[in-house]
Amino acid sequence: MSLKSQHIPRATIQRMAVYIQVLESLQRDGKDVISSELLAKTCSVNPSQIRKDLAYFGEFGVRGVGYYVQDLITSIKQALGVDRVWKTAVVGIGNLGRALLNHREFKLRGFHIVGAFDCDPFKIGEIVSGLEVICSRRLKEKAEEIGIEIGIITTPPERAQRATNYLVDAGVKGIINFAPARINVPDDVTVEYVDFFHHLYAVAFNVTLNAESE
Amino acid sequence: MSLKSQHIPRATIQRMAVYIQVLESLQRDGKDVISSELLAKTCSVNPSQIRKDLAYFGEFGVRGVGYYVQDLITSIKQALGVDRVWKTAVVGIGNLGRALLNHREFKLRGFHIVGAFDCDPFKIGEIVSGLEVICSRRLKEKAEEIGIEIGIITTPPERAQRATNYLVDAGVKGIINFAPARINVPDDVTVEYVDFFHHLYAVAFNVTLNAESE
DNA sequence: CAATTCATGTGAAATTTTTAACAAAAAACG
DNA sequence: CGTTTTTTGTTAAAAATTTCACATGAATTG
Ligand SMILES: NC(=O)c1ccc[n+]([C@@H]2O[C@H](COP(=O)([O-])OP(=O)(O)OC[C@H]3O[C@@H](n4cnc5c(N)ncnc54)[C@H](O)[C@@H]3O)[C@@H](O)[C@H]2O)c1
Ligand SMILES: NC(=O)c1ccc[n+]([C@@H]2O[C@H](COP(=O)([O-])OP(=O)(O)OC[C@H]3O[C@@H](n4cnc5c(N)ncnc54)[C@H](O)[C@@H]3O)[C@@H](O)[C@H]2O)c1
Repeated sequence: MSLKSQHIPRATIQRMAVYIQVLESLQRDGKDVISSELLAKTCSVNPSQIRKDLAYFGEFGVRGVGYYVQDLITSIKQALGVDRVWKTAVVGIGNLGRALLNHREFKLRGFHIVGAFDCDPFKIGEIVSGLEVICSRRLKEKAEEIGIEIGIITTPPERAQRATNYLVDAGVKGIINFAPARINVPDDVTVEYVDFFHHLYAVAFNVTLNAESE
Repeated sequence: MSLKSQHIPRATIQRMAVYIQVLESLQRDGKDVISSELLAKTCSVNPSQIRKDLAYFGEFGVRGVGYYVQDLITSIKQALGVDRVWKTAVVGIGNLGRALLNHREFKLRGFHIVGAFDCDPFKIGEIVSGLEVICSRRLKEKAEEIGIEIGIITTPPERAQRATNYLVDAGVKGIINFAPARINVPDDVTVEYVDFFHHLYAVAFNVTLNAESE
């Protein structure tokens, strides 16, 4: 039906990202067509799940055939809104912030880093990966000039809320927070938290569980 | 009831990691006691959710009072099995692998990196963060010597499966995969995938959605 | 020390998400 | 060109998860 304004589960969005990843692998391997059954096996999900997930956005397959890999990648990226350039900015130019600025994959995937902000006077003015580090207090002013859509926070945790405030104040509606701290934002701002210790905890728990049950 | 061998939702485990993060923040701020209501607000979940999650593992609160922050941190870490040292190894000593080896937070959280493996003859023998880089073909042999419990894969995606095979062969039961590729493992091996582009996609999608609906 | 307040732990209800089942449509085949 | 095969899109059923509601137990107060 693909009617808009229907609620799409968060889990669906997460799986869509996995589908892109797997489809791009398939494409590199020269595969043209894939069935929901095979795609499902690779993603470790149920085939119905995939068809259901895709149905939220439209009809992308051909009955009796499957999905054309290239077309499906394009369709999913369009559905997610990642078929265009997103202007992003990094706040907190320390170890991690620098690593992200130097990571070329961002540009490759349409996330162009157009701003680098820090509060440390020794860092302000420095050129990192072709970008001048700007004082984070000037974020709003700069945002009006360059247009920031997504903010990436890589400050220490106790500074994450302040960085958030700068971003929100500048009208940024999407935030990725690498600092291990929860942040408060207005309802119309989206936050995603990235913390790989969460994954380590999950693995440790599962390994413990499996070890006990045998 | 806290009876063992009851299935615990994956989502619960993910939230437990968030609870630890927030509780540690509260502890740094000198807070001794917290109610499920306040903790819930900080974590952006329902208070019942927290009580239910914790109930899978035991009774950690005091009625009419709340939870003692320090005790709850200890209890959750124990419940997850992260109150001990986990011996981990990194496979693929490139940019990311090196960054992880140099990240002191791992040791701080009980994840001790005891092995560094790569297949590149130019890297083998090099000392990175006090560890000698070993040939990945010798992983099994080395694992028997040092005891590896968790493997971290930071190879290019097309090599992730090979790295996985070495780890599985060496008896490793938990894997964190930073390479953007799905990997196949036996049933008794747990895999967690880390890919921050998934988070960027999710934010881009939500920002698009919110922008449309206004 | 009874009464009151407070916040947990928990069983039942509501909601959401996943899985199964199948009709519909496209291609392949004789 | 009808028949068979294949695999999607979709509706219905099943399962899982979340939320509600409240009884229970601990502390506090008068
Ligand atoms: N280094 C890693 O590999 C890694 C991995 C995962 C998560 N993290 C998290 O990412 C964050 C950054 O880590 P790091 O190693 O880069 O730390 P860092 O100390 O090297 O960098 C932090 C930077 O943030 C800047 N900063 C502080 N307050 C600021 C503010 N209000 N506005 C703008 N900039 C501000 C500091 O000047 C500094 O340059 C931390 O929260 C850390 O826990 C780091
Ligand atoms: N660099 C980042 O910031 C970053 C961030 C997120 C994800 N990643 C992902 O992490 C992976 C590594 O990234 P990188 O930038 O460190 O790449 P890199 O090329 O610098 O490092 C890859 C390393 O893996 C080694 N390797 C290859 N095959 C191997 C095998 N079979 N066994 C053992 N070692 C092997 C290579 O010799 C090399 O040293 C990639 O899949 C990348 O997509 C990187």
